[in-house]
Amino acid sequence: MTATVRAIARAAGVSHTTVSRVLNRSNAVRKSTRARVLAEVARLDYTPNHAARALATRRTRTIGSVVPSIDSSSNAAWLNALESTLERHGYALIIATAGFDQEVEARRGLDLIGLGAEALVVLGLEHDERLLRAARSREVPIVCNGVFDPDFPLPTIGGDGRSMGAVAMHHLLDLGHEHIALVSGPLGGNDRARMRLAGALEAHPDRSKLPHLETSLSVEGGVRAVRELATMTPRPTAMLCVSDIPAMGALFELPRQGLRVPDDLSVVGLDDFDWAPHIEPALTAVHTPNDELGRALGEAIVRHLDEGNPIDSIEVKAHLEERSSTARR
Amino acid sequence: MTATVRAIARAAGVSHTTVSRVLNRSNAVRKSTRARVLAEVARLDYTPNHAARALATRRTRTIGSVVPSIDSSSNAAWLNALESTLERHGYALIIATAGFDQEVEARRGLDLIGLGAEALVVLGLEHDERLLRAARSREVPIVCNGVFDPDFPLPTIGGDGRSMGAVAMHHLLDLGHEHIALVSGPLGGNDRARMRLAGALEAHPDRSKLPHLETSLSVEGGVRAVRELATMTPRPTAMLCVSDIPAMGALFELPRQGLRVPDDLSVVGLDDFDWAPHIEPALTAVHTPNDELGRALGEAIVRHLDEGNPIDSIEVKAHLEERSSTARR
DNA sequence: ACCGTAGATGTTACCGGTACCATCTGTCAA
DNA sequence: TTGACAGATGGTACCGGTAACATCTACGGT
Repeated sequence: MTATVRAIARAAGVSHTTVSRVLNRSNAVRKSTRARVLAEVARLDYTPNHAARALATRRTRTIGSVVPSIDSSSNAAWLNALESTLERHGYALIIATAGFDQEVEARRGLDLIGLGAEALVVLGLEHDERLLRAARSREVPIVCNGVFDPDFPLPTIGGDGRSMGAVAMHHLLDLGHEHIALVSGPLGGNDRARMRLAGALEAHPDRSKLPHLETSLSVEGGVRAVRELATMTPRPTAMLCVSDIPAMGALFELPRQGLRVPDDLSVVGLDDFDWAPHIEPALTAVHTPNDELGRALGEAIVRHLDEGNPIDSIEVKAHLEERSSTARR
Repeated sequence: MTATVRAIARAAGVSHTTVSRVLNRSNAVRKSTRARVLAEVARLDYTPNHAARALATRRTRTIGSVVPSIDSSSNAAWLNALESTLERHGYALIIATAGFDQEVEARRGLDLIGLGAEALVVLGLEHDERLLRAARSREVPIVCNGVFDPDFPLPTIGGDGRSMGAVAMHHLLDLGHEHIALVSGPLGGNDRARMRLAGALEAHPDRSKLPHLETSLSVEGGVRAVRELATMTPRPTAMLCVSDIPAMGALFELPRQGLRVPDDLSVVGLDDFDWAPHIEPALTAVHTPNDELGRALGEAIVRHLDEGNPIDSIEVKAHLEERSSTARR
């Protein structure tokens, strides 16, 4: 049996309301009374019952997030920053995973709303209508993370995938490359990957020179992509990886296929994970500041819930980190 | 205003108790009544209020976990598996981060208990006494993840760090290495790293031949460790990295220092992340099955909460994956 | 001395579920 | 026909907080 406000009240010889006042820093309590109450709180090892408080205040101070998987460098990074930002403001984060299945995402999002999430963070722009409706009717704001589109009906926070893809492509074009292989993970259910890819495609004057290798979003996927690429004629002179992860695999596998980077083939990635400057050769990549993203996300949500500020779309600028994996053709 | 059981009841012309019965699958409800209630539930878009239910049942169906950071390959992997396992059984996961500060860990753990966590997952064996006391008095089980010690007073689930370190060391000894650099991240607040290191140390007959390089737990840390190692005389003939992460940096930096792997220097890692078989040269590593670990963890907790089974310590066996980064001296 | 008022504290109701017990109805055996 | 009993449903209290309002006290101004 854990202590309750009423138990504390009895022990301190006051009413349970006074205990509640003390705990909520209301200043309308005499100093001596407050001290007596706090002493009992400590002695009885009291912790407020969150459920009861949530029921009474209609506030859970809980934020929900549905992601395909926690186990992916980019998600883990911003989730981490999001969690610590929220924590600083007294909010907790509940994470649910849904793979790349929109149907599952909707179910898990509804679960989170049922759990009392006061805001929902999801990835990308495409979401099940049922989830959107439920959130709207309950006035639970939904924030789309990892994308930027100020015209979208929901707030979006992130880098604009299209322009990221375009920046990478322009870099390769500037270096004189024409025939460029685009490498991505599975596009189904992943509109962010599709947007990055589209941005790259649109930036090139001739799409017929852009073979697309759809592989798995893993290091091994990059390895497989290179094996496929090695058989192509004419062989592309550059690879644009829509995520850094397969780019890592590519950098490992290219020399094994007798292809030197960047002499025979340039490689550019999107994300710029921490290993990118250290790998051999150092990977040229479009940097996404995931930490900053998680922080901005958390702060926008907190400002909305605590101060009523609307959540505006925020563009987190991505920029090219030019390193040694790309060279003039 | 969202719908409540009483609103449904009024609409369906029954008592709120009957609605509750329908929602909880109690079969003591006439078919026609149940149908009428369910129709109203759907029409009014009803979702149970989790806080109210938690208050009444004294069950939150929520599990808490305190980790140093979500953003680390190994944590993200088991957290991911843990979340999906819990979800399958109708439990939610709340993650809190605490860096490597035991004091912060305790505070965050207490927060989670206050939030109603029915069980707590923490990393390693060393924890603040206040947290342990609070959990004990509230009968919230604590599971120590990433370690195995059947004699420890709390259940532990994971690979035995000492034996992992020992396995890696024996492998190097078997290959004829004597002078071996041990590379780790910061040991403060990280008893798991200390155990792995201790296991390696104990397995070697002569500790004076085991210089210890304490660097940061990052790819860059591995790079720095190699730069330091390159200046040592006599130069070690092998590196044992207590985590794969700095091992990655080491494999990148060694050739830049003119050291060939494994000809001039063997490298072995602990963790065996997904890129290990693909990096050049493929990394010999002691494999920790993080997915399996998260699953086992989740299932043990669920079995305890749902069926009252005690949570026993589980050893998740680690084994050596011998690849190309190690060779006979 | 009296009143108004601010400050401190108490009383009661309510948030939205579930649990327990009471009540009502219909069926079947005696 | 009556009573026992099971099945269906309703009424009320309770979980542990907070909110709104009521009450009591002390003090300052006139």
